[in-house]
Amino acid sequence: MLKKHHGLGELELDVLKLVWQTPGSTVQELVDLIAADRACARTTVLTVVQRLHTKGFLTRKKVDGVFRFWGKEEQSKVMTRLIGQFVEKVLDGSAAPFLAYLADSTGLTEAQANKLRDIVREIEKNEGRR
Amino acid sequence: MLKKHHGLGELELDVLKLVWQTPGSTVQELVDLIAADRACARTTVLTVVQRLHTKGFLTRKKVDGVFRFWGKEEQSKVMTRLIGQFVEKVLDGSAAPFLAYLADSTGLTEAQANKLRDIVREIEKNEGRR
DNA sequence: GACTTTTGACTACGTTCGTAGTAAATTTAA
DNA sequence: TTAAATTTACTACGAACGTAGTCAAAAGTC
Repeated sequence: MLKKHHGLGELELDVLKLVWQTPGSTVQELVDLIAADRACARTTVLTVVQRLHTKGFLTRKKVDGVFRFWGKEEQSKVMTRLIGQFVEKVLDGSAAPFLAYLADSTGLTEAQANKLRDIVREIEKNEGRR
Repeated sequence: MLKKHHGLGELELDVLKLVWQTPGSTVQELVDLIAADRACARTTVLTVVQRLHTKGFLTRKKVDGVFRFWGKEEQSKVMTRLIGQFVEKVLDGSAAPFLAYLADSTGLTEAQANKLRDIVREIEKNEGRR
């Protein structure tokens, strides 16, 4: 339920991920891929792809009369930027809330959670003099 | 540059944080507080506060003819939810990229970063059978 | 009590994004 | 080559959010 913290909408991000997964896809291929997850019209995907292209997230090239798309930057780079922006804008640059989240979230062993809690304490000490 | 992934806009989140910082604030007090960071009209803050109230993030009470506002949930609870949504929607449910980012980002000591990297490796092993 | 200031409700506009229709261009098939 | 199908461009609309004006109610002042 969060908004505008990186310039990518939800559908835009989903489509971008698909392009990373399947570089050189055509719009039609992306439509088919996304149809597996959510129902949306072909033109919707097309519009989103065009917007991603306009925003500079995608590169395209016409092959046999049809556009094929590639991510302009590699996924890890974009994701790192998104995470950084999230940490900055939502968490105010502090890692502690995220680690606290991890320590509390399921899927961690007690040992892992304890390790994390230790690190949280250390970090909070450091961030005290931020 | 990210958008809509939690139902809170940037200004909304900023105002919400101020209310957490200064529980029982009036709109005027919030206007003064936010003026330190960004220039925006009184009515802008008012509108955002009203929206936050409508959305159920804020509680209010009229004291001496003036509304005072409190966060409905405690900050850590909301933040945890925001982080969870970010991990879910942006990172596809995997915390590992986030940890990797933190381990690489500045502000951590080498020892802390190493500890984190250890935990990342363990978590990634677990997530392998997701 | 009339005037000024403060406060809050209501309305509105621009932008971004999800959504999608329609039409134009291009490719393919008959 | 002419019709059918595919692909792309253009346009549009609603919701959410940042932004802010107007106006009325309420409180304080002289």
